[in-house]
Amino acid sequence: MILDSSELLRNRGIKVTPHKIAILNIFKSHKHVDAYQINNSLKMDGIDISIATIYRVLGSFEKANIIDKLNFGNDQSIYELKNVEDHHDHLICTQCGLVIEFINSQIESLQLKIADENNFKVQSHTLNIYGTCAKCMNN
Amino acid sequence: MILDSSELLRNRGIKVTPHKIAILNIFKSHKHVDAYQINNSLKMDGIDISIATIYRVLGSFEKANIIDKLNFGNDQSIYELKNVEDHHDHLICTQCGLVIEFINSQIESLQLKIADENNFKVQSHTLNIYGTCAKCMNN
DNA sequence: ATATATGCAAACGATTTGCAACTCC
DNA sequence: GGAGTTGCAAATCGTTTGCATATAT
Repeated sequence: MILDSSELLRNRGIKVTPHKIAILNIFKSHKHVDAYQINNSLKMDGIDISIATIYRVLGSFEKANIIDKLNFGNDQSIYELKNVEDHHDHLICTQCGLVIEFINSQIESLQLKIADENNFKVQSHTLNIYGTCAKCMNN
Repeated sequence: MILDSSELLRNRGIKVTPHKIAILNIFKSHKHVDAYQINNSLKMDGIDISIATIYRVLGSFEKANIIDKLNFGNDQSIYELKNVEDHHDHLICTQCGLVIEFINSQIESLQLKIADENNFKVQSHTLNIYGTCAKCMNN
């Protein structure tokens, strides 16, 4: 069952506004974005939301478990929609910025085993593989 | 064979100065530190190096493959000595900041396999497992 | 002697915040 | 009507840089 954006927000106890819907909808076409990319993308649709508001909204979405904040090895935060069922990791092309998601259950269970051996209770994890994608390899 | 700090720097083509030696020596007692921790730690030893210089030196060490710059999910960079032979990953306690290093060759080879399946040439990777350490679990 | 290193203060980029005006229910 | 939202500008935090001075080889 797919929820529309306002329904999703309401379900998470977030007050619905046009700005928040616009920001949430960005993730339908952009899997991995930073705050300024959201700002620019909305501007191209004639929607101008101040960067302060974008950060505030992203913060509230993150707290409500709607999105995840990621870091791809540089100075800004990247956001992606959170999918409750799967945890995926990322291949990141350091030349063109391409991001490929992957899921690997063997790695997941090895991580749990390692954590267990260290008496460590896992909350989350991030696995980023940096390198060169096929396309950039031919340039 | 263990090199002393000045010898190591000279071997990497870095001009030796007391400041650089002091900063490099920090890593003998601190495995994972940020720039301000280095600054404070040196101050307690009566050595006052401007934060600008610390960043410049860390940058040159990183370029010379002496240290790695890491991110543990927050806004500042963490530095650790680079060990050429092993690549290790990190368990990070989100309560007390404890960092445990681990090496797992199965995960390493799974990563290579995944990259391969995506026609991706791996340069580096980071695997961070966030959670609660044994000590914090009992609090 | 010359290239490099350093400190200081100012500049920077990403993010956050105070405050007054506004909008949703 | 009142709580939550927004824009603006200023503040903040980590990090970098320009420049004049000091130091290593």
